[in-house]
Amino acid sequence: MTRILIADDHDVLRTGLRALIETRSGWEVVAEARDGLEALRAAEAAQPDIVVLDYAMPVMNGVEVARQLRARPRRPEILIFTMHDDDAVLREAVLVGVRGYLLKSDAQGHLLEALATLARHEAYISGQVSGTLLEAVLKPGKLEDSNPLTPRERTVVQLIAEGRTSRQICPILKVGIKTVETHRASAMRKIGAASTADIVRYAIRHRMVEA
Amino acid sequence: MTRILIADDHDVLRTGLRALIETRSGWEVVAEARDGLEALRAAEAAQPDIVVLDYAMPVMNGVEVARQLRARPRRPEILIFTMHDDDAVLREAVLVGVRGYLLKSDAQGHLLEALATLARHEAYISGQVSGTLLEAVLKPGKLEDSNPLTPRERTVVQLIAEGRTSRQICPILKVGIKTVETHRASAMRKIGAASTADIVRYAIRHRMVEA
DNA sequence: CGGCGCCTCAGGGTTTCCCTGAGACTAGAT
DNA sequence: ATCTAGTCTCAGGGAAACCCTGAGGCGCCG
Repeated sequence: MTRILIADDHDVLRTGLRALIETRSGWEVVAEARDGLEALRAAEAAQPDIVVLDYAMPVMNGVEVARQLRARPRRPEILIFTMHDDDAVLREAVLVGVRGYLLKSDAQGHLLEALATLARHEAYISGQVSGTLLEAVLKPGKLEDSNPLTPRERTVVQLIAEGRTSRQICPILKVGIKTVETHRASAMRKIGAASTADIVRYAIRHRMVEA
Repeated sequence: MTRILIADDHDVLRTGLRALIETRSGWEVVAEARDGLEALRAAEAAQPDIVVLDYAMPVMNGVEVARQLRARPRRPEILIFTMHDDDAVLREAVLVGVRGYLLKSDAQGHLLEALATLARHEAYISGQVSGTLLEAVLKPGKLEDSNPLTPRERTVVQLIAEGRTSRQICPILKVGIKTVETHRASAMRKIGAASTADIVRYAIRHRMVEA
């Protein structure tokens, strides 16, 4: 039996996950937790093989729990289970040794696959995560930098998020419009943005501008 | 049998809700939807008595769906099902005639109670909501809908804020790209937006999407 | 019935996007 | 001292998006 711990603050979601997992034999949900601290204690008591951690939990977020679990003698595999396709969270998670990353929107289809992969101690990353980011995250050892943008790129991103076009930005920075466009494009590549709207949401999430 | 429609973009959560509801006899989940537009179509086809709407759905948020359902001949009771205790959302919901408001953290304990209350056509509001707002909201005053956009414009704005271009939006709404561009332009004029970024910030401020 | 608002779409000029490539400058490593 | 890596700067150019104007159809309401 593969022993699983589920940590999520929403009862209904835990119920759904448990139901999904227990459709297969060989899998057993041995404990549940509704916040980060509970998850740590439950992991201590139940010694699960795999821990499914919601990212946005009260008290302690999923990645923080993962960080603490890392130090334990019998370290379980960890699946971070999150609402948003957020590169910063994925980055952070990979940095603390998490091998599983699943979007909630992807759960029904791929949870069992993810768990099976983790049971073999292989990495599972949700398919909907932007490919460029994944490459950037899985390949280079340059992960310490949680903010992937250069200073200039950050400035441009912020100006874009404030509602300015490249043509309006270039006189502010006293550079050519092509320069602004390059910074914009490379920033988009790094943060996995495919549109101006993605840039704006990124900037708001990172408190570079207010909504 | 009381017929229920569940709309939420997370499969696992729908599974959990369905499992919870079907523990009781007399309740039947007749349809599911994973975004706002699907919810509208499913409501048309399945004619449910109660519609459970996640607030933060793609394409069209829960309150927006409620607004459109209001105009239907056989209008179902609506339960808005949301993550956050947000006065603005509740206010908006009540304004469009929603009588049920349940926090996700409260679901396991009170979902059935909420559904039963709605089945009697009475209002159910989750416990943690501030009383003053409730009062202000439950007695019909001059709480006006301050949102100047038409339903179609709101949908387009949300889709834009989710990162989609006009070309990607038009097949979703099954209209020509010129139509989408017109809605986009008139929405921008109404809300005073001069760029895509302004649209996105507007959408986030009005909780049409999350950052 | 006659407006009025909403949804739908076309034409078309302008702008922006976004990819590729490339030179210069700095800093750190070999 | 040379090399490497990263950043900032900019150009060209095709594709796409933007945004304005105009306009027909539909439902609703006075």
